[in-house]
Amino acid sequence: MRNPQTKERLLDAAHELMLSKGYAATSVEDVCKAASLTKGSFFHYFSGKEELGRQVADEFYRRAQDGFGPILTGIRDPLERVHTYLNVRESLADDQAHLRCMLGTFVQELFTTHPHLREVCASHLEHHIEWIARDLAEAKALYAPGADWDPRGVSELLQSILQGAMILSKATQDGGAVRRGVQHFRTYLQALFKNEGG
Amino acid sequence: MRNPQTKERLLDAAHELMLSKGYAATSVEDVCKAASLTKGSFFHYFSGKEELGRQVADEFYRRAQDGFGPILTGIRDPLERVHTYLNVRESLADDQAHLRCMLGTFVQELFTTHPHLREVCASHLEHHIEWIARDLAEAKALYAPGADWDPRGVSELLQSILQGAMILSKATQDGGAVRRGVQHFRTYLQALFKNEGG
DNA sequence: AAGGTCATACCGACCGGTAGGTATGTTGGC
DNA sequence: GCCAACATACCTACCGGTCGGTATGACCTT
Repeated sequence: MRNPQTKERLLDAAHELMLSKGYAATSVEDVCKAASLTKGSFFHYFSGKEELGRQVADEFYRRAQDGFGPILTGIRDPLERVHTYLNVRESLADDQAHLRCMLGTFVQELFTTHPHLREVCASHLEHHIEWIARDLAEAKALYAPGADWDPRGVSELLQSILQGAMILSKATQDGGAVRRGVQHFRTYLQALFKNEGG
Repeated sequence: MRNPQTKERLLDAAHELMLSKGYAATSVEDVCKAASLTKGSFFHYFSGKEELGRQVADEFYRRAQDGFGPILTGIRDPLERVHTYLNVRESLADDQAHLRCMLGTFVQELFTTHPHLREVCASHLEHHIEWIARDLAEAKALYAPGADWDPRGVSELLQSILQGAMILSKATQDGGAVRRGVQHFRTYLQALFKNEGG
């Protein structure tokens, strides 16, 4: 490769554009222009726009995991890991760019027209839910073994809240909904761990 | 008007198509074809695609209110109204068409590219949140006057859950997330009304 | 009541722009 | 000299929107 960063520049540009404008509204020429390249170069690295979308979704998920992973792995207590995750999500609510989820956006926009992309995003979302669910399961085994709630269901609820709150945040153009959503979830968690009955 | 239903046929077709495919992926020719009309006719009734989008959003909200309103107005107890709302949302989770919200979809897809549509949808969402918030406020005054939670915040949480769960439902192509989300919210509500401290 | 007039409802060909994608280079390193 | 890494020009399809036209019914006139 003459320039090993070329493809990454394209991916970066696409990542940013698609996160803010969505998939359909982002043209490959926009991407090329933002990366200071031309279409010839683009189609050298990507077979087409859909392929780009797939890699952008993958990249988004990779970055998310790379962002959260290191912060949480150092923490011994599973419940504290969950709360740290919540704190991070809450603090990220100040940043416009972090009020958007590529996976949710793609699913919303493309679940009918691009079934393959839907599947990719669904798989990443599921992985993320499972990931938090493991900590919740551990925490439950430790602190509320008798309770009758399902860790995976609670993790799913958290993602629902986050996804929905990001939509509301897009609508009102401030991150308040996300912060309040996280706060409510914290309260709910407290209740789940307080009384064994769930 | 020679045929008083012409415009409604266009609106109906657009409503259905945009709910399933989104705004960008729905062309006005698609709409015309679905309504068995031609573009000439379309542009006789609508100044353009964005205008159509606005009216579709309005229509969606109107239908939603027309759907929920009559069911709830007959109920005296405010907390029972909220629970009935939850029951309806839960039962609607079986129907594919009701697992989608035009407002959330539009906001997600168009908040950058079509600020005006974003504003319209944001306003409708806000109205809906306010609407449930009033019942929650009444219920709180009745059953948990000392609690320190904010009815509007709880109503917002509910919409976050619903919006987010609809995204997850689109991803997994079944309504389970919505049902489970509603169930969790019910449990949370119970906690909010049980102990005064919130 | 017959005939003329006019606005409204609707049609369908067409236009300009843009999108995704291709074909054909050109350049530079191993 | 060959192949990867880019650039340029172009093709085709489609999309939003326009425009000239037609048909139909209401209303007016005599």
